[in-house]
Amino acid sequence: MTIITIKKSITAQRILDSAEALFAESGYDGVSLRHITQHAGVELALPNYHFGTKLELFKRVIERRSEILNKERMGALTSLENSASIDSIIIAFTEPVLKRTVSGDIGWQNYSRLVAQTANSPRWSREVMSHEFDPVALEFVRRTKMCFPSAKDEEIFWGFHFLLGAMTITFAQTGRIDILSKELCKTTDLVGIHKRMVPFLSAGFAAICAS
Amino acid sequence: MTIITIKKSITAQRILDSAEALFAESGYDGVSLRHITQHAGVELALPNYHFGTKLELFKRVIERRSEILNKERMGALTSLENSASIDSIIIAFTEPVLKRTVSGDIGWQNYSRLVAQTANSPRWSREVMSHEFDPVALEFVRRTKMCFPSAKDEEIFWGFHFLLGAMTITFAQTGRIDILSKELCKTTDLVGIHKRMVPFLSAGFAAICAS
DNA sequence: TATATATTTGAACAGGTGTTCAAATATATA
DNA sequence: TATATATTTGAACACCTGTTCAAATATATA
Repeated sequence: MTIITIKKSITAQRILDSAEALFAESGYDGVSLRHITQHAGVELALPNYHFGTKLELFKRVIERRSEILNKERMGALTSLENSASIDSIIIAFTEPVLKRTVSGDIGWQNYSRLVAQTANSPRWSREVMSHEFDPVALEFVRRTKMCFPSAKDEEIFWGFHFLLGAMTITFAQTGRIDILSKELCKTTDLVGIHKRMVPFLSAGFAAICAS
Repeated sequence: MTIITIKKSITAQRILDSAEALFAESGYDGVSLRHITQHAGVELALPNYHFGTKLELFKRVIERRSEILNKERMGALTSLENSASIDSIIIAFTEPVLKRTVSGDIGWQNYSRLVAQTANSPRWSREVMSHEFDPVALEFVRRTKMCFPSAKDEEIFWGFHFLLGAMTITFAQTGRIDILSKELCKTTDLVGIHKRMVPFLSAGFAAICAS
């Protein structure tokens, strides 16, 4: 019983890992099932056997790690004190993805890059991203409201929108800012970025949410 | 002479317009030349005649409007007074794209969405986006440095990075925030967004750049 | 009107696409 | 060991892909 589970997950996970890496690099339409199976070293028909269609495989790639991420984010947000600062709320939201991407795990790095470009695609942002990430996003908004009791909901949602943009472009790790800054800034220095991102976003929230 | 120029640009522009709309919806690999030519109502071989390969067509789509945008942005930035506030610098950078996207011109709306998803794609962000937009980005950084003379260059580049993320997700107009906020926020309400985005980002810059 | 140039047409090319399926093999259960 | 189930194989399916090109047509120049 355990053996077949392990055996099955070996092939299935190899496919998921390869799909994740290649989708992150070239997007859904830029990758074929033949690219994926060749990269994973398995037969062409196996993705269909384990996951169904290419679209179902793509969705499974996204949700595999979002389950882990959301569980931890939700836990961090709900265990905050009622008087939690906006800084700590932002950190509770960003820390789970930050620490995994920083850890050097290539799988999480690919996943972050994949989510980043998926979030800004009209084709996927509503169908896939909303479905995966909206519950925890609403919890973020709820906690932020407790920070700024006099702020209108509208302002907090827009604040979250800007936060999401900054986060997205950061974890996309495109390396563009490296070139622009003549290597003064490093896309891979996520800890250094986080140290600036939290105060930047906190001040932004305060500016539009304080009465 | 004028007649052939007009005649040529009619077909060429129809191809560019269709390519722009379809690339914005589904990305470079999600669109075929047959989709584009069918949408434009022209023969399959014509994109090759007017622009060369599919890749060259894509680059031409991006640069067609970036030329206009950059000229205006550069003008707005360089004509600022030396004592210009961070608010006015941000506005100088964002206004040219804002006003065109808001105007209702479907071409500019498609272009904004296309640029948004191109910016977060590893495949395009360095090769295409850097080439098109870095000169004006450096001018933005130069002006911002005059606002915060004691700030390190690094901080200003990171501020620009966060600004770019917020701008990108905004002009992507994916509609995700509409669903999340139960239609309290409208992706299409760019003027309302801009009213929040400028103070949000200004406060963010001040937070990390003030000594 | 005759000539040169610009543009459009329609078809073809070699190769890649997601998906399917019966047959073969491996693994688990009894 | 014999039987049932899970997985893998290798080939085939109909269709879509970017690119090319000689021939036809339209337009500009003299």
